[in-house]
Amino acid sequence: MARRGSYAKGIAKREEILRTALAVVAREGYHGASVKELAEAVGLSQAGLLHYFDSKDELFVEILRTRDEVDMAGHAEAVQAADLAELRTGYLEVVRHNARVPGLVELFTRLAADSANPEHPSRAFFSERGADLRDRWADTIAEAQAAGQVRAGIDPALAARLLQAVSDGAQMQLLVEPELDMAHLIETLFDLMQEPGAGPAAGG
Amino acid sequence: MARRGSYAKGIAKREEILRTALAVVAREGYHGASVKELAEAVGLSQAGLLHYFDSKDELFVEILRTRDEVDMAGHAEAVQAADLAELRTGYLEVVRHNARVPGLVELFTRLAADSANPEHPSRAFFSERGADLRDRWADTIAEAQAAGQVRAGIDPALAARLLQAVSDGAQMQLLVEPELDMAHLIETLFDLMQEPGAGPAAGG
DNA sequence: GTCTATACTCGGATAGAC
DNA sequence: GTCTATCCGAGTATAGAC
Repeated sequence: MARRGSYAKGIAKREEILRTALAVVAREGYHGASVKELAEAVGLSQAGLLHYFDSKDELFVEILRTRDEVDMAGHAEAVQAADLAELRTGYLEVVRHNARVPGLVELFTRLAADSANPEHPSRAFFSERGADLRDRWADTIAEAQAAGQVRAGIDPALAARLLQAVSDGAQMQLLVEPELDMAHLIETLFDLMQEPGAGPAAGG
Repeated sequence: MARRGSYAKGIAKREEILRTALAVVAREGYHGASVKELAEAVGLSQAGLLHYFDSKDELFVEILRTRDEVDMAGHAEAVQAADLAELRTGYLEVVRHNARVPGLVELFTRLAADSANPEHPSRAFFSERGADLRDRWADTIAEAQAAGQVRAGIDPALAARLLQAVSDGAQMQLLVEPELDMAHLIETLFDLMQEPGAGPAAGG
């Protein structure tokens, strides 16, 4: 329910709930946050909140989806860029921002674990999100490669996957080492992928 | 209890439990496996099994630790190698093996999420394991660099971190895409790090 | 060391009134 | 749409017998 957006009121409320819940998880972190906790923050009862979602699991996946939407609203270049430099700059901005919100990093990781179960609502989310991200990145990388900015030997699709893997993996390390400079790590990967001599890679 | 290894019997039994539990998670997967489930597989009651561990959480962390021990028993070169080629070959073997055991990949990811909580027993595990792995890799990479096999511009410690990040991140993708060729992805990273012209990198 | 039994907690789901 | 109330299941932890 609320899924096939009955009335505008319902939709708006759902959005409001998600924004608030997102802020709560961002601020307080997520160590097994309960629906009830979030409900209180929103000013609803547990049952009242769940009226807008099919289940707890769906709720949390939607929170993560909302994070993506918020991020992308401000940084479309992080995923759809005109050239490699723009992708690099835009994406690193998003990374720097997200690295400062450990609660959401934890939520991301936990739901990723849940996505191992094909029945879990996070499965579809991660599956689609991952493919979408990689496709867009691969496009930009392919163009950059044609323009001689990316090493010739590397498959753009694989490069995109690598970028995703480094991002996700760095987030895991971040859980244990909050001071880790995640953006720097990702920059290193960009440097490695760039054609030696072109762009900030140079070094050597 | 059982922690400060009272009698040999206790230790041996604990080991036996862990081996069996490891096999069960590997085979059946891990969607919220309960202590009771594992207990049955071991031929103990839930209370009987828990006699050997402080808590459920500790039990699962120990299962993961056992996996590492088993892996390393057969593939010490995956982490402590004489040169880059040996590291590459040895580590890829471990990766190929682990990629075929989704249940353990899920357990790994779930406990990684738990490690966001400093009180959780997985925190110490991931913290130490990560640092240890990176240190050893960095050593090998530094030597390889001195021998001209690794790109000069890259910091060995950072390269090691990158390898860890790609590994962990690829595992996350594996949860959703079991057919993903994780080893190939990691090989791509090795290729990127190697000095162009030296070793299997060449291409381009 | 191991079992049986139980106690207790947590939290998500649902029914039904308003 | 929202609340109150309740239910119910899961699952860990523990007490105490053998």
